[in-house]
Amino acid sequence: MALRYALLGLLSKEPSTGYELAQRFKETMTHFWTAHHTQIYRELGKMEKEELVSSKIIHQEEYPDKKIYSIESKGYEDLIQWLARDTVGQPKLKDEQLMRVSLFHLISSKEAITYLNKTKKLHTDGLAFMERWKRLNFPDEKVPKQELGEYLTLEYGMRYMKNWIEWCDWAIEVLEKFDEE
Amino acid sequence: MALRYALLGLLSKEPSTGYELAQRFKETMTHFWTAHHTQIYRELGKMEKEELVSSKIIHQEEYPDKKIYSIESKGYEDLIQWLARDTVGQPKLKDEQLMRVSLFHLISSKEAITYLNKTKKLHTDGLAFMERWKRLNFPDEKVPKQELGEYLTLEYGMRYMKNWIEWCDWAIEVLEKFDEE
DNA sequence: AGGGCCATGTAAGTCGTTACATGATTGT
DNA sequence: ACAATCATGTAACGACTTACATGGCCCT
Repeated sequence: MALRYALLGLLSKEPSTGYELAQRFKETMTHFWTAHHTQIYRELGKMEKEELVSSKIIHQEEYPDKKIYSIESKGYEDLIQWLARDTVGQPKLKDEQLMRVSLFHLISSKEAITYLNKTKKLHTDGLAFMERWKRLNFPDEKVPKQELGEYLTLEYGMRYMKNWIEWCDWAIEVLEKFDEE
Repeated sequence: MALRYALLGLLSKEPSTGYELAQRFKETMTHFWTAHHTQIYRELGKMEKEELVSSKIIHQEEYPDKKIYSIESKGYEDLIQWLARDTVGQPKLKDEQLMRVSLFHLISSKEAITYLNKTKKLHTDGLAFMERWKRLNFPDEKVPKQELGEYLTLEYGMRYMKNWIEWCDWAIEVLEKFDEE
């Protein structure tokens, strides 16, 4: 159900097409969620049937037609209710890279270090992307209420990446020492 | 496919029943993965059909019968192959708590702070659990090769939790300042 | 008396991924 | 020439969750 509320949350700021939502998703939510465009279109269709959102088709000459979705009062109420219901459960992680790390007893330290360096690079890239985004969107650290959530989660994302990178350095050191013995 | 390799990884250390695997999973992998017992039983069944694992039924008088699974050579080969294939992709997060944080523009700062304190508690509990586990399993920081992956991922888990807690404190401060204006 | 541990699973439903399909325009 | 952007979707499959089912033992 989280995807549904992510979409309603985005639509609470402004009406968008499915395509635009997929983009906004990528820009503002990669720090804590991912979704394919196929999933987004499906969920929008379902929500329209349930009358949480409505759509209008816009004719375009040069480009394909587009379908702009808007949030309806019922959708807004659902969203607020979901936020209020405190079903805050234990944090659940899913990290395939760490899955591989947990199997390091099966490979050599050298291979393990190579692997860690690769994932470190990916997290460094991720951090760079977020820092660029922050410079563009919050240059003077001034945050309007509308963007409060984005500001807070973006900071989380950056800390998450830094934490990974630091852990990687630590793990590589451990492996190097391990090899000496 | 990751669950499959998690199970093969656990079985590479010692044969276990589905029930035991679910427990070992909870103890040693909560830091980066979760799985329900129903999922584990199903995956074991599939792997048995594909001859990656084999099982033996043990009769018990007082307790229900149990089915002990062991890894087969084909399963071991698959596991090593998966580890070697470097399909290391961009890190993908899914965090429902942050999903709610991203919607903070819809509620009051007071409600937001209450929410953050609740999730902070959960992460503090998580950290305490991991620290206890570390004291029990790695009391003198001595790590046999067999437990290398567990040691590295456990450290990651603890850093992850600390990072969350620190971010929470930061976010609460931001919200308090936000309210004053 | 009620909950937790032991131990295994089925069934139904939702969520997520991958492959396929269409087709014009703009940039390298 | 080729890839990317705009724009929308269907179909099939795989992963994950939730509810249900069984049944005895042990502890408080």
